[in-house]
Amino acid sequence: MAVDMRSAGEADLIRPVQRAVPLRQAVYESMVELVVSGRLNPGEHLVETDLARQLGVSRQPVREALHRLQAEGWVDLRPNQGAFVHEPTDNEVDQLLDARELLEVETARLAARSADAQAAARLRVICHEGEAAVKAGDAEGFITANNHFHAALADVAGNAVLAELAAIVGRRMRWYYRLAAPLRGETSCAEHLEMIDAIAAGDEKRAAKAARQHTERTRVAYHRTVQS
Amino acid sequence: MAVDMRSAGEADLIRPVQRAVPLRQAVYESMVELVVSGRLNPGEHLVETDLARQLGVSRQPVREALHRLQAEGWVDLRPNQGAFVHEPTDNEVDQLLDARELLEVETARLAARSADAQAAARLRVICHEGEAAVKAGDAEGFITANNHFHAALADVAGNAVLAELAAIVGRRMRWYYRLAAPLRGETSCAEHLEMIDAIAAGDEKRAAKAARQHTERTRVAYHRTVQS
DNA sequence: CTAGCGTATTTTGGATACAAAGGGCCCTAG
DNA sequence: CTAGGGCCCTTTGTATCCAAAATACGCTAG
Repeated sequence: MAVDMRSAGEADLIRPVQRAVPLRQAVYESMVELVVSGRLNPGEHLVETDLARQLGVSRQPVREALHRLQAEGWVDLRPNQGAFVHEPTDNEVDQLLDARELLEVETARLAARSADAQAAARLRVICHEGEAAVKAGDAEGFITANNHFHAALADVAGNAVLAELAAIVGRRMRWYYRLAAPLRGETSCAEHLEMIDAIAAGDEKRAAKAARQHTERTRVAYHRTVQS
Repeated sequence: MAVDMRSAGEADLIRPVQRAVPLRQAVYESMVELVVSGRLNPGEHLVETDLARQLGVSRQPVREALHRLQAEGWVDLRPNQGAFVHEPTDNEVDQLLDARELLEVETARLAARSADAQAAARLRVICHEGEAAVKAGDAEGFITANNHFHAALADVAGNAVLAELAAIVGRRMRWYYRLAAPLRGETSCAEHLEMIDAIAAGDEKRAAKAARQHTERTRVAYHRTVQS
């Protein structure tokens, strides 16, 4: 959370202090942070009034943020009962990974089809940002870069719908990423680079295979993590 | 739209007239209807105040409905400018069909894997409902049954994430369905039955092939429709 | 002592009121 | 006549307020 939004609108500089994002956006981000960081426990009942007071805003933006959070699977909204932090299950992460594999393999294939040196270069840059975050021990930064990479990949593939579906899955994965990802940041980046090489070469089969392997290894890493 | 929501809470029977759904749900459904039916034109600017007045509710439920509509791709929400009815493109329908094919084929495969006579029977019932709607010339009923079928299929497959992604794609497809679906209701049902048979037999390959064909024929039908 | 009902409190759902940002229009100056 | 600037109006974003629903607790009767 960190930011106290009450001060966001107050002028301490000459220029008219434009608050770039709407409040509900800030609230949304804060709440994702709260959930992902584990400060809100799964199953916990989120009371709008309390959240509003804690964040220093009215209930209105909180409500809108909660609706968005529901749409993205962070919370479950029960009519007349309010929001409950979503309780992730082992089953769910496997299903997410299945979906991710399906989307990712296809995306990689499409990306390879429209092979483009410039696009590959862009992907490499993002990939290296992830590596840098790993080296700096910045887990959150790595996850961000990771999502960036997958989004950029979808962009290269040129299918906005696939990109969006991948983004939905990706957002939900964040929850689990926090468990497994930090452990394999470096290998993950290496796998991304292999995908990029295949795509740059326009080799659909190799790209698909690399994507499949990448997802599969993520799955293995996750299961190893939760076991221990 | 048809329903005037103001009267929804009034008692005309002895039992306490429970309004089953929240207002925002009703507003959401009305607005989907308005968009799909073409009474709201693509690109049109939706003013919250006007919608609220026309539907006989306050701005609050309208706002929440608009947010949900955005999440589902019906409208585009520009900050500080409000909602605009999404403008569909030919490209987009192809991307949707690509995504649908990907999801549907995998779903059919999974469903076949967990073959189950009871599940197949359930699917057949839904399928026949669709046929009945076609025979009655009820286009909207067919589309509903159609979505029902795909949802049930995803349910049989046992992957809730895939089911949800398929539902997202399905909702967006509704827009285009209205153009193409009525023309091929009967053949569509026949294709569904072929999928069901394959699934009941536990034949993954045949189920996948049937799903692929089904999507492909939908695509052809759509393109034929928009050309003319 | 237990089960069932009724009430009271809590919390959400919806409405209204207010502030701020954006866009369009008119007016003026070059 | 055209380009630039400023004002006004429209529309969204946020806050507060009221009503309705759900749950939890306590009381009473069997």
